[in-house]
Amino acid sequence: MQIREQLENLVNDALKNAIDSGKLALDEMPEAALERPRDESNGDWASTVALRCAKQAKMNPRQIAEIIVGELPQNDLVASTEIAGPGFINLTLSPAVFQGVARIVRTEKGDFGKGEIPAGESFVNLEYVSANPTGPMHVGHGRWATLGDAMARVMRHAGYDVYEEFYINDHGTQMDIFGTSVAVRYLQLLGHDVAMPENSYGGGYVKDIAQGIIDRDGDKWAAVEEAERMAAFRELAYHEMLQDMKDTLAGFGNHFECWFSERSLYVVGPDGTSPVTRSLASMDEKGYIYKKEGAVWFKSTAFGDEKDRVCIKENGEYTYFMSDVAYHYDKLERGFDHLINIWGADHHGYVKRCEAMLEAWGRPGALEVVLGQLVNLYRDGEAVRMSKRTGEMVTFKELIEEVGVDATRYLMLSRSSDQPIDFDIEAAKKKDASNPVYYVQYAHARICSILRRVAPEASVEAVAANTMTMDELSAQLIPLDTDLSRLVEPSELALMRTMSAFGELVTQAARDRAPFRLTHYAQDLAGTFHQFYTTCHVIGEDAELQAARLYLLDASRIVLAKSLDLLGVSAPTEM
RNA sequence: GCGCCAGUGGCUCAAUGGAUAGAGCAUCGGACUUCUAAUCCGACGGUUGUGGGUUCGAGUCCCGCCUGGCGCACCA
Repeated sequence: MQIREQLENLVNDALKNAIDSGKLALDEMPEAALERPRDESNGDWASTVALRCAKQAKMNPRQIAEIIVGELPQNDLVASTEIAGPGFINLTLSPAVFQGVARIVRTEKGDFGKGEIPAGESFVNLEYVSANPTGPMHVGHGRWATLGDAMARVMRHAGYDVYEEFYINDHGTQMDIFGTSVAVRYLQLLGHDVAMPENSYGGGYVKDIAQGIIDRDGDKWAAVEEAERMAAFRELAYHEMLQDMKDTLAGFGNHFECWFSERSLYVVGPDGTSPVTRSLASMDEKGYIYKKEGAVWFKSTAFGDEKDRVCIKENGEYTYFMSDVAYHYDKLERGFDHLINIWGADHHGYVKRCEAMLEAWGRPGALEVVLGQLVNLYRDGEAVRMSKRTGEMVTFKELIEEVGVDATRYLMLSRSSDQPIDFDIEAAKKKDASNPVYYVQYAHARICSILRRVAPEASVEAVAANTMTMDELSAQLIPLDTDLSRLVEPSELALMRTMSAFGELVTQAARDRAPFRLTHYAQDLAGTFHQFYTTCHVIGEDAELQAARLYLLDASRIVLAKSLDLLGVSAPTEM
């Protein structure tokens, strides 16, 4: 049982005793109202129950607190209690409780802090990045790549079954424009006098693709019909861009269960239907589809949208929105309980109509859109323009190459997604105290360094050669049943106290879709460790103390590594 | 005009409605013959944009205003 639950039971028992004995006049049992005080001097846990029920009981909250404390049953959790401020009940736990946490960490290892999600909420489709395959990923996409990946990791640890998906917009006019752009560049490179059309893609990569075609095929495409050339180049360029994105994302550590093609929504199956026709028919059945001015409309205003939306244009073409209708319908058909989309804040105007379609199908709330604010790129304080036209933009791939995966991820995750990020390339490259990712990684490396000191040489070499993991090394060095009763120093207790908060933090970060909280936690834990490191020596202490501290070190290592892992950041064993 | 997001020390950010609003950077002052100084300790720094409201209690919730970002297509 979690510490919180055990404490809740204690407080509840005390309340019950107080009410039964008539010392407290309350109509109903209040909540135990436990929380972790921000300030350590206010104990390990605190209850605000006395403050909350003062009015109903018509008593001074401090008096109520005294009654509750007096009724607390005997237990071996709480070492001392204190009534503070207006009526807080502060509980300080016994060192044994925290020593127990360290023991759990080393027993559960990477599973420490795992949560369980109630059935029916568990199967989640998480769609993110979904960059158009008409150009390389830019830095903004990188934020979604980082956020989505971390969210998936955190949610999985919290007990969700997360299915990561990338939606490929490979259908529609943008693809044709892309094909045309490549075709024009191709002809220009061959010396033809053709101008780029108005809305074309002018980035340098388009020319690179065209040059690639020349290198392979020479001028053979100059002779074929324009439409055929466009179509051929479109497919070629599309696959090149898609592959580029797949490579970039794989190199960044992302993994998608599914790369979903928009085109597949239009493929008619043996039963004569497609996701497009099925989704439209399903809305029609419910009466939310109508015709007006030659177009087919979805009555999204029925669900609070500001205007109805066109599904099929007057000219018979499907809108992009229609694809999304079909896409979300398809997700439901695939059996997901819950759909999460990560979008840039510039798409927020699109949210309502998508929520509306889910409501039309009788699944209100099934779609959750996480809107993230955008990334502003700087170099030494100077804004870096990101324009596809001028070709001046920094692609995400270039950013990773210059800054590195770990620093990029950490910085992208270091603030709430509804906060814009000013990403300074030069600042991100700094390998000093101003870059928190190294602070955390350094704590991990320091621990590993101590463990190596007490390990047999053969094992140290095996770890260096990657034939042995740190977990295996520590299992060899530190017995699970080590006596931990010597761990009572403030910095030792602080370390274990911080570890004890991990599970709840993961649950909350998952619930709030806020993996950035893990960066704060990791920094907090690393800081607590660095403090311990300067206060407490490990090697050379008497045998029992050294053994207990090695145990504590290893538990810290495990939780640090897990925190970094949930962020997708590596935990180096030396730096 | 309407809508969404934000506004917290010089800078970057925290704070399930809880206590004296916390960290880091920067600045200044200390700590390496001892397990990695990419570290630690200390000092300086605040009317949480603004005016009301809700309550035992507001940075947090509600309303107005100010400032900034983004969006308001039969584009994708």
